[in-house]
Amino acid sequence: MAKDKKVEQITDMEVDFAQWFTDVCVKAELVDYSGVKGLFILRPYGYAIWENIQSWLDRRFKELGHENVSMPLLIPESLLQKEKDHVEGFAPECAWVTMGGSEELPEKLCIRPTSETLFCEHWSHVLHSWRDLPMKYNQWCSVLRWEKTTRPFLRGREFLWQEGHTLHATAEEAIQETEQMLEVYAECWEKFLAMPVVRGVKTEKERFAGAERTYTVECMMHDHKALQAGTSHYFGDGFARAFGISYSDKENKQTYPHQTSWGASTRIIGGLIMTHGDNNGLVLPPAVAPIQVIVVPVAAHKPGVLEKANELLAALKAAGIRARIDDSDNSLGWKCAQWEMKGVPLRLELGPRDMENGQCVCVRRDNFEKVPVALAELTEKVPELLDAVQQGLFDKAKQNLDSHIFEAHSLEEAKELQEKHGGFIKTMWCGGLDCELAMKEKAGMTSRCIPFVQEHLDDVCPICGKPAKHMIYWGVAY
RNA sequence: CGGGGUGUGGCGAAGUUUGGUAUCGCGCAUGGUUCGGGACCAUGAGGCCGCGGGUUCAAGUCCCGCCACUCCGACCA
Repeated sequence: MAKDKKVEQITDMEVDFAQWFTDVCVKAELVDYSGVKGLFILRPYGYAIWENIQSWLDRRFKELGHENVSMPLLIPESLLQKEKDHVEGFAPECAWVTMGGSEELPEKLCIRPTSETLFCEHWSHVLHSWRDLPMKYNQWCSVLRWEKTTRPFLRGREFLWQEGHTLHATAEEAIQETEQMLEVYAECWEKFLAMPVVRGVKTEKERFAGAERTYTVECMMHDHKALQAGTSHYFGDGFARAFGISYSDKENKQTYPHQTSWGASTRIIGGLIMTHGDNNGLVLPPAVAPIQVIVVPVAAHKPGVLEKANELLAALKAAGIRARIDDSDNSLGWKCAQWEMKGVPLRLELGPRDMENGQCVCVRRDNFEKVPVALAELTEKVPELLDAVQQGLFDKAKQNLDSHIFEAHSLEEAKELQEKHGGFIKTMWCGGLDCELAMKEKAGMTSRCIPFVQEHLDDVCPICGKPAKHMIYWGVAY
C-alpha cells in the first residue's frame, strides 16, 4: 500500500531509530515540548498511560503495606550535604533556588533530584521506638535533574516518578523489602506492560549514590540497547547514622534502623514504546492501553450502522472494556492509520455487510490479523482477543530478549558480538572495577547487572584472567 | 559541556548563495459530493520568518550574540 507520506509520517525504525522514537512520541500525541529544555508536557493520551501504570503500582504498594506521603519540593543545601556519597552523586545535576521574591535567600535550596534526605530528616524527628518500625512510605511526584542531553520519556530534566522509602529494624528485613519491591517492578513490567526483564544486582560502580546494594530490572529495546527499568536500593544504616535516625529497641538501646528506597519513572513509557512499537507507530499492551478497543463504523451514513456501532460500544463498556468510537467523518483509511499510530490494541470495524452477517471484524494491532466476531459473542471474544494481543506482545518481546543474549569468553569477542548484534553480552567477571572500566573503554559497554540466575561460563574473568566471581551482563544502555 | 545539523502560519518545506510586497503542500474552518485502508470540489481563516542587537533607504536573506530542538560523544533514571 503506497502511503501518503506527507504529513503524519513516522520515520522507519530501521532508517533512524532515534527519530522513529521521537516521531512516535509526538505523533501518537503522548508528549509535547515545553519552552524549557528537558521539561516535557505529558498530553492526555500520554498521561493516561502513566495513570494506568501508576494505579497498578499504587495498588500493589498499598497491598504490601506502604503509605503515600508528600514531601517538600525544596531541600536546603545543608541537608543535602549530610550524606557524603549521596551529595557527590547528585550535586552535579542539582538545580538551585537562590531568590525568594527579590531577596537573595540566606541558604540556597535544591529542587529535589530525589528525596532520601527529606525522608531522613523527617524520620529523625518522628522515629522513637521499635514499635514504630517498619515505616514504609511512598510518594508520587516529579523530580529535577539538570541533565545535559534530554529526550522525551528517556531523559527529561523533570520527570514523574514514584519513590518508596522504608525503615526496618533489621538488615535482613530491609534486604527482603528491597528484593520484594524489585519483584513488584518485574511483575508490573512483565504482566502489565508485557516487557520481559532481567533481574539482578548492580556493580559497585553502577550503584545508587549512598547505597550498599542496588537491584535492577533491565529490559531490552527493539534496537537491542538496554533500558534500566526500575531500581531498588538497600542502604544499610549509613543514612540513618548520617542523619541521626535512631530508636529505642526492645532492650531500650539506641539503635540505627536499616533503610531502603526504590523508584520507577515515566521512563518506562519510553521503554514501552521501544519494546512494542513498530513502523506504524505506538503499540500498547491492552492491560495498560487507555483505549483498548476503538470502534470504527464503516459507511456510517448507511441506515442503522452508527446506531449499531454505538450499541456495541455500550456493550463493551458495560463489560468493563475501555472502548471508544470514532464517528468522525474522516475516511476509513485515515481512521485506521490514526488509531494504529496511537497503538490501540484492537480495532472493531462494523459496516453494512457485517450487519447483514450479524458480525463485526476485529483487527489486532500486534499482527494486523482480521478476526470476524459474531455480534452475539462480542463481549466474550473481545476480552479473549485482548488477552491474545497482550500475550503476543510479551512473546515477541521475550523472543527479542532471549535471542539477543550472547556469551563471550574474551573482551575482543564481547566487543565483536556487541557491534554485530547488540543486546546483552554475558561473561564471567572478577568483580574488579578495572575490568569494568576496560569493558567501557574498549567495547563501549557498561555492566547492566549481575543476574540473579547465574551460569558458570569460565573459571576466570576473561578480561584480567583472575578467578571469576560472577556471571555478568554487559550492554549499551539508554 | 565538546562536535555536527536544524529553526519561515498547526505540521512539512521553498525562498537565504546574489537584500527589494511572505510562497507551496498538508492540516484547520464552512458548504457540498464521498465512504470496506491515509477521498474530492469550492470558499475561507491563519505568519513578532526562534530571540536580541547591528549594518542598510530597505533584512527571512548580511554581521554579532543568545535560545531551543535534534544527532554523536562525556554525565545520568
